Amino acid sequence: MASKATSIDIAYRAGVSQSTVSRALRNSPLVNPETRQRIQAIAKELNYKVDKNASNLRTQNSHTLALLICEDPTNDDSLINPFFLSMLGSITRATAQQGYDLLVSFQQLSSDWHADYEDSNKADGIILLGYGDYMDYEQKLLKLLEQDTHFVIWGAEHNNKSVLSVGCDNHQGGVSATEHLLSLGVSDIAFLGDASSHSPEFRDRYLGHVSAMKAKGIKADKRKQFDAINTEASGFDAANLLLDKGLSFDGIFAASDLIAIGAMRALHLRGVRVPDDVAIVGYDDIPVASFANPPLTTVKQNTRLAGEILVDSVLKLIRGQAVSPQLIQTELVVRRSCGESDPKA
Amino acid sequence: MASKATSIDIAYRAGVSQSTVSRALRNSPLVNPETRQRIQAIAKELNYKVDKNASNLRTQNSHTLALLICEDPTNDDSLINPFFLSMLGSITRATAQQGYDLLVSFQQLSSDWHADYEDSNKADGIILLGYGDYMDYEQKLLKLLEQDTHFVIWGAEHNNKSVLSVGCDNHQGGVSATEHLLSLGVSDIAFLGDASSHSPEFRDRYLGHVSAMKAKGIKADKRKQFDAINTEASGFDAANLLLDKGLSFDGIFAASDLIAIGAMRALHLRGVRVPDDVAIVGYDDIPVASFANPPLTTVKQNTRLAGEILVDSVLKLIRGQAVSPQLIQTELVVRRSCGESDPKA
DNA sequence: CTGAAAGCGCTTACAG
DNA sequence: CTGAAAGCGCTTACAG
Repeated sequence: MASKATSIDIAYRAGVSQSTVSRALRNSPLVNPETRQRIQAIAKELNYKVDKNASNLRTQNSHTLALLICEDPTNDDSLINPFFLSMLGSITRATAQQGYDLLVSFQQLSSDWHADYEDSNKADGIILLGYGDYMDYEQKLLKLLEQDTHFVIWGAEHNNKSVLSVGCDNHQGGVSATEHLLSLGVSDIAFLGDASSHSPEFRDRYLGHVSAMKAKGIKADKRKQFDAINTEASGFDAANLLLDKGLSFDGIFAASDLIAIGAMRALHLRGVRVPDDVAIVGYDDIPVASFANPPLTTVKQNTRLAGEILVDSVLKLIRGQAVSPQLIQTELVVRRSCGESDPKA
Repeated sequence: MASKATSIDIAYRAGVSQSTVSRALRNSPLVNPETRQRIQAIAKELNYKVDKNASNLRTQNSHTLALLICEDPTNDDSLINPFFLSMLGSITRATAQQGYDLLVSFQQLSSDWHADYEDSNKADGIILLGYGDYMDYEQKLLKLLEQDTHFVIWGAEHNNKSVLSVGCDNHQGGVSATEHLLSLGVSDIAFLGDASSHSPEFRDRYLGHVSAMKAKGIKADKRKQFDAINTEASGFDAANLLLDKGLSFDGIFAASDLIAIGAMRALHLRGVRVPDDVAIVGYDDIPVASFANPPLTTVKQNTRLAGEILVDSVLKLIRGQAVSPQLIQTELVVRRSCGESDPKA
């Protein structure tokens, strides 16, 4: 293969110095317009592209962001959390819009921490997805902080104020899900999802649920909270456990859509009808939610906006601009899993 | 922030030359084991990471692959083809396993062709997903070929033998879907999906369908093929069109799961029961398929294997090893959308 | 407006 | 086994 053209080749053909070629190609005002045009024409003809390794080495930045997604190790390998997938899409788009490239990496909790992208100058900053569990990641985050790495983390606000987070308002989301159920006369509500500090996002949703109940003078029954991680299988198991306990309930608030869908499968198998016998609300509004049977009412996280804010935040960090944690509002998407609702309610 | 440590800093502390540091860090046998250990200890202490821009510039390769996903422009922005998402996951994994990084980019058909990753030395090779429509992409592919870019394309085998493709055997998939329906006594089958040369993958599935019918002495009825692109909405529309025509049918072979799910929604709304009145088979086995109601029988594309082969193929191309187009076998996943099947059938 | 020159941080032949 | 030196292909002060 013909070896790639360099700026020197172009300089030779254009009869100018290599410095001038570099300037012309970067649209420097320091170069004669005619010369610039001639150089750019030659560059195009030779299909010349600036060598990123060389220019990045010289300028000491990469115009590249890295996205690290931590997979829940209990997930089937082929089944990545659909919510993350949707985030990935929006982050990719937002990154491209800003003229940056995106390096993507899936990590297992157990595996080596690959976050040396920035140390090795392959990326100017990092976005972390799925690193919500402080207990497990605290150490790694502190290390990043220590190294002055530019990073943003998706999720709840971090105890350590130096960690920049962007996330949806999980408490508010929990409130609106529960208020919706309550408005339909459903008040004996089970919560499916881990409510411990290991899952700060789920926990905040639970807390929102509890406070919405409290606002109506109802005390949430702790026995009706069942741990579940973000998988269909886990939701299936949790619902079965709930059923086995023989506790009464006329509504379920699932901490995620996947949990809700698993729960609906369990209910269906046990002859419990949704929404006739039990109303159910999910969380995330993943694409599957609208295809569920019945279509799932859920708390939507605006992934498009989230991606934009995440990218915008790292970029600000990189440029040394002021940044603060962002909380994105959620939106209730009403479908049929809670029965016919009065639109005026 | 303390500026990053370089190999010179390490050399200084270790009392050796920078060349020796470089050798030690790359585990060159040319370096005294004790010296190596000392150097590596210092590197670790300083949290030193080799500057990729510098080493890539020097070695002229990036140890990075680029993945270009072409989105169907008709799709909702937030709703990326779930099959591609699943591929993305497996490609990411396979890439990491080979010690490469992955640059991901979503492109619109209309947008500028960003494929200069390799030209700019940001990537050593490119994987193309969603560039199946020859009519639209032919020119771009030829350009890549002309520039000696290392790339693999997902999909049907290309007319141009120089284009390396990896794909599932769509014809065989079509055959097995139809054979399954036939084995259940369903033989009046409608096909939902574009069967033109614009969708070579769908077309091959259709051709497989036709030949399976023919093998049983049945001529596929052309009037019962309805165009649809790979979206739920398009499947919904196609099924309605089919219903409107008033043609008889007791089975549907949908060219994708999304189409099948849209079709099932249309059938449900019109009071047609699945599988009682109509049996339906989809294609892809996307995660949603098992959550559909009823769970969808479908032709599974092995995305994990596909990702591995795709990555393996570009890597071979990069290394100058022999490569040839690969065809991956599909697998029928029987669920309930075709009714109870006799496992011995 | 242009050119000569330094230097980004590595890797690797070359000489010892 | 080790060091001095060249060079990967750029960008950008510096001098004109």
